[in-house]
Amino acid sequence: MTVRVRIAPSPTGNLHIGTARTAVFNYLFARHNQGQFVLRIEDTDLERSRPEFTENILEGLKWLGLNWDEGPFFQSKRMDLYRQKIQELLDQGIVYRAYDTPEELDAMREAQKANHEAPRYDNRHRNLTAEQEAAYKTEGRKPVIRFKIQDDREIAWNDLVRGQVVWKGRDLGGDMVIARAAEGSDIGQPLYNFVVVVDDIDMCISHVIRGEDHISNTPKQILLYEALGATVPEFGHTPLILNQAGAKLSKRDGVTSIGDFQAMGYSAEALANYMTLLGWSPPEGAMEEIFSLEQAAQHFSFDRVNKAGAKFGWDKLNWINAQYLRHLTPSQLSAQLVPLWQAAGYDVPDDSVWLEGLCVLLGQSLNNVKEAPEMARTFFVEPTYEPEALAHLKQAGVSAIVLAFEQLFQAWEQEDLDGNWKALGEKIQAAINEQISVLGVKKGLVMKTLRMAITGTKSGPELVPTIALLLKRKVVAKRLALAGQIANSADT
RNA sequence: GCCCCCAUCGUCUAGAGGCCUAGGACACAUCCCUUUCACGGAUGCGACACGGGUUCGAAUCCCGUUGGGGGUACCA
Repeated sequence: MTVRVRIAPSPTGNLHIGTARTAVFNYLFARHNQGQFVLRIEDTDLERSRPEFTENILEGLKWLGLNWDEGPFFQSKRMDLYRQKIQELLDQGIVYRAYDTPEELDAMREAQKANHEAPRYDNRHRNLTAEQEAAYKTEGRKPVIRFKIQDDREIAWNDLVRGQVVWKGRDLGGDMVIARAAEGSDIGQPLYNFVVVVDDIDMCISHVIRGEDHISNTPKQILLYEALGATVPEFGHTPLILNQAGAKLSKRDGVTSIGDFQAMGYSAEALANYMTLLGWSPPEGAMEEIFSLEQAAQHFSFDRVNKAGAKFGWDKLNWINAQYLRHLTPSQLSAQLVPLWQAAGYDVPDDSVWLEGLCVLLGQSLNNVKEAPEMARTFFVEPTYEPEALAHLKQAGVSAIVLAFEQLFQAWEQEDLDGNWKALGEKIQAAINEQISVLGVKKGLVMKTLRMAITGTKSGPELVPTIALLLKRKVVAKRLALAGQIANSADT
């Protein structure tokens, strides 16, 4: 059997992480089975659907690497098909027109509620006589189309993640509306539960994989498959992504759209990796927790998809993101960081060797690319001295250290500093060791002094490579001279 | 209210009756590495919701309780 799955987002908001995770599972399942992954935009609700959301959804899926094989198909362009199918069902007497007003339906539900009954349509218009219908029509009532659901029907399916699920017809809320109200004998706007089934049949979808929040739609849709004379596909209802309180993650929980994560500096690979881990786990021993979509696809199956919902958590996402950053080559990292540095207004030299050297240095402690501008500040901008640095520089004996290194590095900066980073680093280290014995001071004091004098701060990346990088830019002597002035100002 | 689903460390999870003194990852703590902050390494803390069965044996199977979630539209 050919596997064909689909992701069917509704463009009533930006691409949500829940939708994206459903897309991930669909994608992985399709790839694992050499099947097709179809994208369908469910924009039947004209009032709530917006083109910019469609755009956002498409962009987000592409960014995550969830490339679809067919589509996007737009339901708004397929209305004729849906109406034709409804007409067929109308002709067969499987669906019918119901003339209830919203007020009548409200009143009915209120009464049921008061009676501690489940709100449901009581099918009161299922068997209207021609006279009754005519009377409602002359009254000017606009009918909806309802699909007959027998109370005594039992609907069961073998869910890909949940196993056997059984539903009773009477718990489905009565005959279901499949098209909105419309004038006289027109067919109004077709509704979700109906169009989904028509499309999934038309697009030959073999496995319907969606969030658990759709589970109660499934029995209704199975009935529709039967009514339309189609084969019922497999269904798999994945667990939901939950917020910290354990409820379904919604827009109100802050950052939930894929574009937000992108803007926060997360990499697509890391986010996809994290989403995959929310509800699925690789077979034991198959691979570590860091993996690509392609690797996950090799091992993916619904046997290993959890039933319980998973709470979204930043800690692990941050960790995964950092892992990806650490696995980047210097040139890959450079390609990501340079634009950010330029955007921060830094004067970035056109020197790939230097830039990659900087990336190697910063990459080991970078958890998110957004940290790069601040972390790299001292390599592009003259330092401002922190109070602690000022206090340190003004200590007795510090100025001698600063002066010694100023003279030393000034000489170096006159020369060519060719050779690799390792050699330069060793040269710096040797010079530091020599000065320690010449000046007769402790190593800690020298290192601390150099860091504060050259960068103005007490913490930062490894000092020796930092000096090496800055020597290449010929700013070390200058900075030491400035620090020397600060140190001397204390003596007078 | 009614219907449905779910239940292992704080979080994500492994676990398909004996391999479980319940494994891993994140987070947290301590130590090591280190001039610093990180990174990395090591160690530690830490869970089978509860109650009944079934069985020689249950985290695993059954029932109930509790708790949580989803749904209950002329939205998707």
